[in-house]
Formats: sequence, C-alpha cells, structure tokens
Amino acid sequence: MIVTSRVLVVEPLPRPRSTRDRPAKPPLSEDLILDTALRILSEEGLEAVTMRRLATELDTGPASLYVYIKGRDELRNAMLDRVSGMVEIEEPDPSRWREQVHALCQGVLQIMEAHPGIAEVAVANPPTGERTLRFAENLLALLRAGGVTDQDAAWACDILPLITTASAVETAASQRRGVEQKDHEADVVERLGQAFAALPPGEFPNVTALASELTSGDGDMRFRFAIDVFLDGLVARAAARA
Amino acid sequence: MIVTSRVLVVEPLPRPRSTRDRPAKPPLSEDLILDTALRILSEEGLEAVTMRRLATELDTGPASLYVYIKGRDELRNAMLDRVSGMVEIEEPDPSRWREQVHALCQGVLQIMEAHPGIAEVAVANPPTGERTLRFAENLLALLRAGGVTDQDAAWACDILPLITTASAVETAASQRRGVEQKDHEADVVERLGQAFAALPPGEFPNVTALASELTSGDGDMRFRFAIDVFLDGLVARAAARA
DNA sequence: TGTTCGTAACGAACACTGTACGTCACGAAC
DNA sequence: GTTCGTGACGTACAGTGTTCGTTACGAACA
Repeated sequence: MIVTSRVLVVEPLPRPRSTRDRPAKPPLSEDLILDTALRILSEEGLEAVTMRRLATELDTGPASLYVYIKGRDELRNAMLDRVSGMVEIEEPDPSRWREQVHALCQGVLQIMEAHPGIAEVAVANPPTGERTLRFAENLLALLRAGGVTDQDAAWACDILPLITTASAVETAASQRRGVEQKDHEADVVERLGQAFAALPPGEFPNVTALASELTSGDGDMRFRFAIDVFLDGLVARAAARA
Repeated sequence: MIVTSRVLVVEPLPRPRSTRDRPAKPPLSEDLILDTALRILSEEGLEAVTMRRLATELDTGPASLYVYIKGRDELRNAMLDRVSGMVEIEEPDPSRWREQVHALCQGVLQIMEAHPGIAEVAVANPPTGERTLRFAENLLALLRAGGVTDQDAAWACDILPLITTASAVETAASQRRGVEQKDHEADVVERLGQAFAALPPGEFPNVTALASELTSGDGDMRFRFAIDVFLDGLVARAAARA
C-alpha cells in the first residue's frame, strides 16, 4: 500500500495528459507573439520582454520563437511598429493646424508612455514603416497648412518626432525611477529647486537666479512648451521669408 | 638530463614571475577603471563595455571592479559624467550669443559622436552632476544674453540638450548601421528619395511632393536646423512679449 | 489507405552577461 | 614580531540571446 502510493507519487505518469489536458494551446504565429510581447511590455516594461519570458508566456521554449522572429532586435522593431500604428491621424483643418500638431505629437507621447521602454527603441532606430509614413504625411499636411516652408516642413518632420520620442524616454525613465524611490515627485522637485538656489551665486549666477523657473512645470507642460517653441520658430521663419 | 628538462618544461615554475615579469600593473582605482572604460567605449562602442571585458582589460577579475563601482549602471553614469565634462564652455559674448549656443550644442554632439553609445545613456537618465550644472549655467547665460524670457530660458535649458542628445543617438545609430552595410550613405538616401517619390500620390500627396526636401541635407545640417528653429521660436516669443 | 516528407516545435546546449559570496595575501599598526 | 583589516580575487549563480540537431505531426502523394 505504502509502496504503491510512493510509486504513484514519485513516478510521473507515462502519458498523463491527453490532448485536452491543457486549454487547447493556440498555434504560434507572429501576431500572437507580438500580442503577448506588447502585453508584457505595457504591464512590466521593455526589460521584461525577453525571449525566454515571451516563450514561457506562450507555453513553449525560446527556440520556437525564432521560426517567426529573426531575433530580439527585430522583435523590438516589430513591437515599435505595432505601437506607432496606434496613433490617431488628424484630419487637417487649416484653422486648427497648430493644435492638431500638438494633438498628433501628444498622441505619440501618450502611446509611448503606455508602453514603457518602447521609446528607447524608437530613438535608437527611428522606424521607417508604412505607419510612420502615414504619420509623416499627416504632419507634413498640417505644417504646410500652417504656411511653413516646404524645406522647413520636411526637416521639421524629422525633428518633431525626435523631440517627442526623446521626451517619452525621459518621462518613462523618471516614472521608472519614481517607482523605485517612494518619494513623491513634488518633494524631489522641491529639493532640487532648493539645491539650485543654494549654489554659490558667484559661480552659478543664472542657475541660482532662475532656480524656481528651472524646476517649475510638469512633464506635460514642458513637452507642450518644446513643441510650441518649435512651431513658433517655424512660423517666424515663414514670415521672414515672405 | 632528459628528465630534468622535462620537469623544467612541463612543470610550471613555483614562482616563475618575479614582480617585474609584467609591466608593473598599476593598482586599481576608479579613475583607472573609467579611463579604460572610456577607451573601450570610443574604440568599440557601449556594447563592448561589459564588466568582464573591463576586468580583462585591467588584467583582473570582474569582482574586483565592484570595490570601486557599484554596478554597471553606475559605471555608465560615471562614464557619461566624464564625457559630458569634456565640452568646452563658451565665454558669453552677447553679440555672438546665437552662434555660441550653436557651438555649445555642437560641442556636445561631437563629444557624444566620439563616444558611440553614450548618448543612449544620456537620454535614458539625464545627468545631474556638477558638469551638467556648469553647462546649464553657460546655456542660461547665453540665452538671457539673447533676450530670451527667464521662464523660456529655463525650460529651453531642458529641451536643447534633449534635442542634442537625441540627435546624437540617431547619428550614432546610423553610423553603426553604416558600418554593417557597406553601402554608401548617399546611395541609401538616393533610394529613399526615389521610394518616397514612387508612393501613391493619392494617399501620400505631401510625401511625394516633398520627396527631395525630405531627403536633402546631412545630419549636421539637420541638427543645425533644429537648434536654429528652436532659437527662432525663443526670440519670436521674446519679441511678442515685449 | 498507406507511406513519405516537409516543416513547425522543441530540448539542450553554448557563449555570454551582471552580480554576490567566501577566501587569501599583503601591508600597516600595535 | 604578530595581528588584523581590507583590497583583490576565484568561483559560482542566475539569467540573457541564439543555434543546433532531433522529434512529431499533418498534409500531400502513391
């Protein structure tokens, strides 16, 4: 009796699972892989999206992924492409072009903040897929509607996403740091301002003088400022040319 | 005789190396570690700077590094601090303030391009060391000399480095990609322009129309453009306020 | 209907990574 | 002359991306 039970417990059953003992595991596919990768990304950040973790989540081994994905870098690029396809296009309305540019860029920013870590991928190798093209087309239409020079609009089409993704990286990093240290964001900013003000005024006259300005405003305000100043520059150049 | 020689050859001498058989290995120190780390960085990029590689280069084991450096992230931050300390400060001359801002930012860009990969560290966690403070002080002085509003100058002090480091990441990435594929840069741009022009004009009227503008100019021109437009925006806002 | 055959999936392994632990030897202080 | 603290180190652990050779399944063919 004892022996029997021991055998039953210790020795694994030869074929214990029929084809139905697990919930009808769906077959692998690039879409399925990307879906789960994006889920992990939005829940736990880019660092959590490893080949092994992804495989475990899909109830398989790492090697199986390489049938559909060339490697980690390609996976990340594919994830980025998916994410950047989520931004909503603005139907150009010349009277509102400025606000529309803001909305477009803020859309990108929000999507990237919802997928922490993906922005780093974007700055490292800016995507050149169809989605990105559609975004560029939209941005160009808005800028031209605002009277921006053709050459300026073309190059701005490069710089505005650059500012946006870089901002996304920073906010993502500060969020990540905010999770680590329990301190409230406001306290950190407060202390930073005091530290600026407490610097030797002889060596740092401007930093000490502008301590409060340097620490004022949250991420959204600063981002809006960045886009705003850039647009101001574009219209100023257009006006000067005319 | 034979036995003797065999013993001599096969058996390693008990203390074969006097203190002089290797070139007087200098003692470890944080400075020495950072120096060699920066050397590896500028020669082979950030990915090559691993704890083990660093230890090997210093003729020691990985564990020895942890006496002076808390970990990889702190190492990277320390490297970034060193690198960002290399930028030359501009003695403010109000009549040349604009060109000085350009020079300052381009200095950062060049330093980062000379240390491929360090820009990624900078965007992820913007440094807050004494060097950075000195840079901010310089930038603030120049902007205020240009008549920029205090609040605008303070926030611009955030955005201008952001644009700069993000640009550095992109150029570093394109350089890295340029090493991989033997193709000349011009050919790639050429093909990209043709691809833009060949898009369906119905869906992409602006991209097709501005195909040549979109692909014109090299990295330096585009970077200068970015800074220029931003400064234009700042002065326009200052003029509007007055 | 029975066999073959292509291929998706897999298990295991390789060459790495960053980091932690316990030990050893050397130099200074008592 | 002995002790003791500390920097350096060997080793090991857990985890990474990636590749190789092998299975097993399902469809196409005889």
